[in-house]
Amino acid sequence: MKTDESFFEKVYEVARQVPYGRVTSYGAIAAYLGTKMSARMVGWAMNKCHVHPFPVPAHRVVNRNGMLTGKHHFGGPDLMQQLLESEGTEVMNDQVVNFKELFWDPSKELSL
DNA sequence: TGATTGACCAACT
DNA sequence: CAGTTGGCCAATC
Repeated sequence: MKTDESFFEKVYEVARQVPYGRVTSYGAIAAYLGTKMSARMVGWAMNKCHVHPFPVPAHRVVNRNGMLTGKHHFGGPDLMQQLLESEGTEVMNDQVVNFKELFWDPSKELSL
């Protein structure tokens, strides 16, 4: 009980702040939350995102290469790509096109 | 309680 | 240049 302050709660909160048609990386969220956070923790938290009552736009969170590494965890190997394309984000070869332009860094946007 | 894993990242060989 | 290893910290077995 009383574990709603878990670290992934923060991860989901940041992920939820990602604008439409934008993407971010695990490391960016980790860096925004703090040095005690590592990219693995973010990815691990995303794995448990299904336990949340609200939909976490985990499809907007990719690795630092812009590659859809966790697409298999969406319930389908192509579901993540479909979601991104549905938002206007181009995805090619399991990789976000123009990732550099679509990259949304919370430590820059939120902390600004 | 100890060992393993995890949707990563970066460096080393 | 590509494959392997270490490290990060927390949760699960």
